[in-house]
Amino acid sequence: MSHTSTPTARETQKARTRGALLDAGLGLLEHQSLSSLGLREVTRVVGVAPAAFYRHFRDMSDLGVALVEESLGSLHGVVREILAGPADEAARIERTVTAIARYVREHPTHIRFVVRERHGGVPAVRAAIGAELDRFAEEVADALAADDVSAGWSAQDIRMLGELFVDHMVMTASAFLDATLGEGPDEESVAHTARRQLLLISTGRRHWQDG
Amino acid sequence: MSHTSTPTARETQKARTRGALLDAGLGLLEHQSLSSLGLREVTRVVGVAPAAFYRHFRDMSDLGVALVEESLGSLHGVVREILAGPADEAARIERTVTAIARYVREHPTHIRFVVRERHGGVPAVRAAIGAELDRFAEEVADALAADDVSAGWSAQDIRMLGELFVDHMVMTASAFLDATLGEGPDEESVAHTARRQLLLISTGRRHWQDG
DNA sequence: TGTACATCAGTGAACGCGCGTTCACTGATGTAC
DNA sequence: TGTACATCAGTGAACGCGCGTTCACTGATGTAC
Repeated sequence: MSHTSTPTARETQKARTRGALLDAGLGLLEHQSLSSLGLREVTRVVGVAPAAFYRHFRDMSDLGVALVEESLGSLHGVVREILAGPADEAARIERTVTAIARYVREHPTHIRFVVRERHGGVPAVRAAIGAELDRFAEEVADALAADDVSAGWSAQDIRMLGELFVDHMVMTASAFLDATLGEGPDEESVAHTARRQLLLISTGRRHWQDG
Repeated sequence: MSHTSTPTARETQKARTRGALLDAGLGLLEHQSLSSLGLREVTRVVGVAPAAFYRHFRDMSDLGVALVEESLGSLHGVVREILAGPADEAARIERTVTAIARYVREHPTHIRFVVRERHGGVPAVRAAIGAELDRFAEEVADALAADDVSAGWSAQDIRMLGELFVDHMVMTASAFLDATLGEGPDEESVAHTARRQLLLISTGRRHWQDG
């Protein structure tokens, strides 16, 4: 079976075209949203006939869902990287800000897509992003549960904390992206604000029992 | 001058049509984003000829900016209401969650529009929303600066705190909206999570100096 | 290795459709005297 | 109050255009023997 061993030349070529469609789509989404992106626009950039699109995706919403997997796959790496290092508060804050900054520098189109379509007009894409970010929140919550400061916390509160961190992460990535493009404050400001906000949340966490 | 005294019948009628176009647009934006909303769609709902649109707006982006003013005008009222009451921490948290819940119940289309277009594909609209939310953050920061717990805080950190609260407010409103539509957790869960998150941030704020 | 047949990614032409924009117009409303 | 003229919100027809989708096709690649 070619599907489980070495791909045939035909399969390789098909995958290449599919990848080109995804890349073209992501590129075009830098200045518009998915619901206004046209099938012909995408095929024109790739250099294939419009009808070729249907060999790879049912419609633009289908391509969008594939882009979610690609984009959040790369962000997932960032999450794992942040959680993997030492759990020391200050180190984790620094690692978070650094990793997000690098992620935005390396994958600006990914984060742009996610932020834009997270509340966008295409239901299937919105659902896919929401589900994946939920999984991130749980992963973060699981890691935080292991910290000493989490003693005495309810599972629900730890989960809430995970959501807060994930939301903050997406927000910060979006702010870094705006900075890159000259909109809003510069990168150093964004990094500074993000660090202070994470410190504020961490401080709240440390004193939670008193609340 | 009719523009500074009683409006003429003609002006009244024009304003009525303009309002109908805005209402129709907002209604249609419940299930799509601005960049894919058509001029003819809007005029069809209102029951006027497509060309009539140009008597009121240059294009859809122009209508979008008008919708930002309308939508964030109503949210501004919520911000003022929250800041106006007693500055006591617990009371303010409760007031915040209650006011946001009511706002979403009364203006679901407003918050949906703001959340969707905040990072959407129409630059002028994105800029208008960003500028207005910045103003909210400053207003909140000014109010927080007056609290006892803000003694010793830098202006920059207070500003950061204002942004955090405004972002949290928008996020919570969006979560309430999803709850209304049966997506994600129910209203009581959203309210509970929002309260705990605000408590966490407030706790961090109370112990800031230790950080 | 060679041959005959099957597969299927990509083609290119065609289609009907709804779009945004223009234009000269109409007729109700407003204004000047 | 009445008349003559100006204004202008909304009309409706027309336009050229690019869209998504369909279809029978081609020809390179894969498979069976």
